[in-house]
This record gives sequence, C-alpha cells and structure tokens, in this order.
Amino acid sequence: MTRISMKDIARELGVSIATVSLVLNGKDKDGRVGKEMAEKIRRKAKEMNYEPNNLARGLRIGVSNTIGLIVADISNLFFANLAFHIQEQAEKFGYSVIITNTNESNLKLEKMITILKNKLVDGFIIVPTEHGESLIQNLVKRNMPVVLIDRYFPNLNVSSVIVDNYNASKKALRCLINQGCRNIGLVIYKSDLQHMLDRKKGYVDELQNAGLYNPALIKEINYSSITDDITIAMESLLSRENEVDGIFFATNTLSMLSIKYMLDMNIKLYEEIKVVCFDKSDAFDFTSLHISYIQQPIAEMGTNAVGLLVEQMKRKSVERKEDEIKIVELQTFLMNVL
Amino acid sequence: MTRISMKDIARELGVSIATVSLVLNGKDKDGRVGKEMAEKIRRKAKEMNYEPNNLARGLRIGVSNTIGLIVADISNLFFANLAFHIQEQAEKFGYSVIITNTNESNLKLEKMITILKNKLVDGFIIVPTEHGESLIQNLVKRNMPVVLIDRYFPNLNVSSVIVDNYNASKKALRCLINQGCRNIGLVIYKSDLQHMLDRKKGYVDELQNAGLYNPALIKEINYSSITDDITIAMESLLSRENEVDGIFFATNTLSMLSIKYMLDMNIKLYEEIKVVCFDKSDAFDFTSLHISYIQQPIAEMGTNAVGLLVEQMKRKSVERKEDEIKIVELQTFLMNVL
DNA sequence: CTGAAAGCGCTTACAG
DNA sequence: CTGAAAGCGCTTACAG
Repeated sequence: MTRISMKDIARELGVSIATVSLVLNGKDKDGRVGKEMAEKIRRKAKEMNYEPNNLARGLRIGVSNTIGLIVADISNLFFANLAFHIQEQAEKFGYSVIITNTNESNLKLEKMITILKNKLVDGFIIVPTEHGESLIQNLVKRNMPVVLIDRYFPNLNVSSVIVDNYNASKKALRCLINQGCRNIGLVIYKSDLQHMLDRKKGYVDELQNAGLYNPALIKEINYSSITDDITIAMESLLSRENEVDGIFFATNTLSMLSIKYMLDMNIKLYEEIKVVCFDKSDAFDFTSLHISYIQQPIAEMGTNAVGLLVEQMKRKSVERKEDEIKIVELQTFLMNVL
Repeated sequence: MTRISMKDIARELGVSIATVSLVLNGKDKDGRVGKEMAEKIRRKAKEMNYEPNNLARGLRIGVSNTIGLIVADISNLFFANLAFHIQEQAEKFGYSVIITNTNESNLKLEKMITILKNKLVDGFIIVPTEHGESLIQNLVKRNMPVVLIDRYFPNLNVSSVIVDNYNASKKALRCLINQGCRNIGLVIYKSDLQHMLDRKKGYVDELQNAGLYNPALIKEINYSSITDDITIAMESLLSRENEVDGIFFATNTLSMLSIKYMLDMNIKLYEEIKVVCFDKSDAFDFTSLHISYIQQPIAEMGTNAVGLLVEQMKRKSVERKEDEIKIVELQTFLMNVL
C-alpha cells in the first residue's frame, strides 16, 4: 500500500495541489477557496484516507513539532515520571517528544544531541550529565531552544527548572535534629553537578548551625562503583564508634541500596537510626519502615520545562532577540511518615 | 545561525551537490569519486560543521530510521525498563526511538499511532490497550512493520514478544501450595487482554489440580477504580471466614497497593499470609518483607522486539511478501526470597 | 477564488 | 571520475 499524497487528491479532483494544501491546512476561510470546493476536497481527503507527511511539511517550513528529551536514566522512576509529565504537557501544545537516554555518560549525551538535531527537533529538554557544560553551551550558541531540568550549570545562560536543593537538605536535616539525632551521616554522589553541591551544602550548613557538624560522616559515592562504595560507606557509618543515629540520603538510588544494606544488617530503622531520603520510592508506602522523604514536584517541573521551551521556540520563529533566560526554582516537600 | 547544507559545501568547493552527497554517504569508494576530491570534501564538511538533515534524507529515500514505541504507562517501572532496553538495542541498529504513552486509553493509542505515522516512523513496537485490536489490524493492513510486546491478540497476525504467562502463574501457585497454603486468593485486573486471561487460567488450573480451587477467592479489579476496588477485594480476602493464607498478585501495581493495605492492617506477610507478585519492585529488596515474585526477562523482551521489527523493516524494503509472523514467548523466573 | 512555480535538503539514475 | 536534473511531499508568495 502506498501513501496518499496531496497530489493524488488534486489529480482525482482536477484541482491544483496548492488548493488542496490550503484547504487541508484550514486556510480556506478568509475567502481564499470556494466553499463547495473546500468541502469537496475535505470529503475526498477523508475518503482516500489521506494523512499528511510531516517530514515533508517539516522540511518545507523548517519546523518538526518535536521536542527532544534527554534524560540521565529512563529506568529511574524519577526520570520516568518526569518524562511522563513532560510528554503530557508537550502534547497539549501539539508537540511530540522523543525520549532518549544518556546513562550519565557525557559521550552519549553528545551522540544523542547530534542524532536529535539531525532529526530537526525544534528544541531540547535535557537532564545534563557531569561535565556536559560545553555541549549545552554549543546548543545555545547555535540558537537552539534548550531547557535544562533537574540539574543546571550556574555559569551557563540557559533556562532551567530545578528544585531548591539547598533548602530541601536543610529541611531534611532539621527534621532529623528535631527528632533527637546528634550524629547524622550523609550519603551522596561524588559529583561536581550543582544540585549535588547544593544538597551537600544544605547538610553542612544546617549541621553547623546546630553545632553538630562532623565531616567524617559525609560519604561520597562514585556512580561507577556504586555497590562497593555503598557497602564501604555504610560499614563506616554503622560502626560503633561513630554513634550515627540519623542518615540523609541525597538520591533515590542511594537510598534504596543503603536501606537494603541496613535491613540486611538487621538495623531497625527509626528506633536505631532515623533516615530521610531524597525522592519517594514505592517501598515507602510500606509504612512499617518509618522512612521520611523529600518529595519533588515532578509534574510541576515537567510543566514548567515545557512552558519555558515553548516560549523559546515561539520567540525564535518571531525572530525576537531578547534573551530571556529563566531559572525556575521549585520548592520540595518533606513527607514525614511518622 | 543557519544550518550548513550540502549545497553550501558544493558552492564553496566548486563541485556538484551530487558529488558531495556521494562522499558524505561513504559511496566514494568503488572509484566513484577521486581520492583527493573526497578528502577535500570531507575536510570542508568538518570545517564548516556540516550536519545532515535527516528530514530531507527521509523524505527522499522514504525511511526515517526511527521506531515508534507506544507503551501503556511510562511511569510504571516495568515499562520504563522495557523502554530503556528497547532503546539501547534499537540504537545498535541505527534507529532512534520515539516513546509515547497511552495511559491504557484506546483513544490515545489511536492518536499516538496517527501522530507517529505522520512523522514517518519506519515501524512500531506497541504495548496494546484493551480493545485496541482493530487499530493494530489497520496498521498491519497498511503494511506497517509492527511488533506487539507484553500483550498480544491471539487472533491477530502480528509478531509479538510475550512471556509465558500461563506457566508463570502456575509456578507462582505451586510455590504457595508447596509452602502449605490451602486458601489462595488472586488479585487481577478485570480485562479481556490475553495476558491477563492466561495469568488467570494458570491460577485456576493449578488450584484445580490440587483440589484447592475456590472461585470466591478471585478478585477482579477495574483499572479505573483501582484504589476502591482493591480495598474491597482485600477486605474480603482478609475476612476471617475465608481463611486465606496465600495471595497471588497478577501485576506490579496491584501488588504494591494490596501489600500496602495489608501492612496498614498489620498483617504479617509470610507468617500469616504468603504472597507472590508479578514483577519485582525495589521494595522487595527489603528482605524482611518475605515477598516472592515472578521476574520477567525485560532486557530479552526488548532485544527480541527490536530484532523482530528490524527484520520486518528490512523485508519490506526488499519487497518480499512472505508474512513471517513470529510469536516469541519467553520464560519467567520465580524469585523466592525465602 | 484558483493555479503555476519555486524551493526546503537530499539521493539517485543517467550522461558523459 | 564528475555533473545536470528529476523528484520525495509539502507550503507559499505571486499572478491572474
């Protein structure tokens, strides 16, 4: 079966392709095309099962109505949810979304950007990787609409949607302190990404305020050797001399692996050690575990990112030049299951 | 900044666009283009930062190197993982993947198919919705390469990748019976989709073999009123007169909600009621919960789906007509945490 | 109110 | 070994 094109409809009806195009794009009002003609064309199009070829349309008008979404790991529930909401929102504006994955690899980020650019996406929403700054920079230089999400580069002039990571950490720590914890550990990725630095700083500041800061209780995990590093970190935190009575986990993956370790060691959460995690896991619904967590407004993050991007894409086509960079910083919620 | 095209390179070098195209597509070997010329073109292309326009290429050769993946719910970890593996595998064959979501809605499935077709994806991998049979049928009629995954329609002539749901259920039930359960409940979606019917049949058959079948212990949940229905179902299963000592949950979402309910009710898993779930959740790593589960070979499912699809897409371009429909049925694993 | 024509960026026979 | 030309399906001034 071969696809029906405008040409086929035009031939069938003995009219020009131009007329068909006008009608099928709804530009027949304003008296551009006769009423009966328009009706005839529409009927024929439906009858022949016409479907527009968006590739051709895109080539001609230089727009694909597609957004490229690049996340760090689609199999992480946080990003999966983010993707979900971004897609829902994009659809409302008539955009489809191509989702791709970097697995936290800078190389892959570069590759994904190239692939997507060559498919002519109209803009990008990106969860950038560590050291991915220059790749983003390039995109911006070339006037590509871009919005960063979840993570951002403070030195880069790029619209971004993030949460207030610093205060999220502070909230988490205050919660632990209020519950009587005095020796509170931190499990976090070793990373230069700003959102990690912010989470760390929130931890440090809040503990220093309380006169409880002890740098030995900060455990930095390498993403590439995560299992081993967590074992080492937890062994240290759980050793008797540290007297740790609370731990803050800076990401959901770190939480899950560490809590599993603790349960395997028969540690009683809450009674022996209180914990706060970044992000929710399904597991926390099992209330018997007494796990508090920082909840990010995922839907809002997605909506905002799409909003900012759509704005940029419009602006570009109207050729305005004011570079309105916006950093949207959303607040998190401390969900206390106790 | 305006994109560099082949024309720009050709003009700059005083050669024809055709020559540039040949070189940049690696067709300059076989003595089609002079060695120095080819080198010059390649150097210039790099220097000018040329990047191919795949829209134009796709329009010309009728191929987009893009696969449309339609899942039922990207925020469900099972589908997120599936998407991840499909993408990894597709990339190996040079395809990018557009992921979209139906939210189990038939209407949305139709919309997504239309959108993707108009973007000229070369083929589809689809997790179909209930009653979505005719939509898939249409795609096949139009000679579109399609592979169904996770779910399939027995009456439809479409390649599909599924797991052996019937035997998965049987395994789960045997496990519960062997552990001494005598009154075993089933929590499953009310659905005509074959994979659900298979899971149900496995449950029924295995219990009948053991002389333990009791239809009153089957609870069918409506996707649209899931929370309420689960509450009602669990209340009934946990009521004293039923003496339920084991439950099989037919999907991951049903598992999570039901187990949460049980924990809220202070039911001791394993000691009071033993459970087996379909699919793993992060939560099960918390071994203290004693939850067994059926593990699906997600990566293998993804790999197989891409393989079947690529085969179809190739076949189509060579215009062969043997309709080689393949149903790949993979085996699951019963993961017993005890 | 409708049509002829150019062109988006590319590929592919066909000539030479 | 290289170029001129047609055409993929569409949109958009421009004529009339």
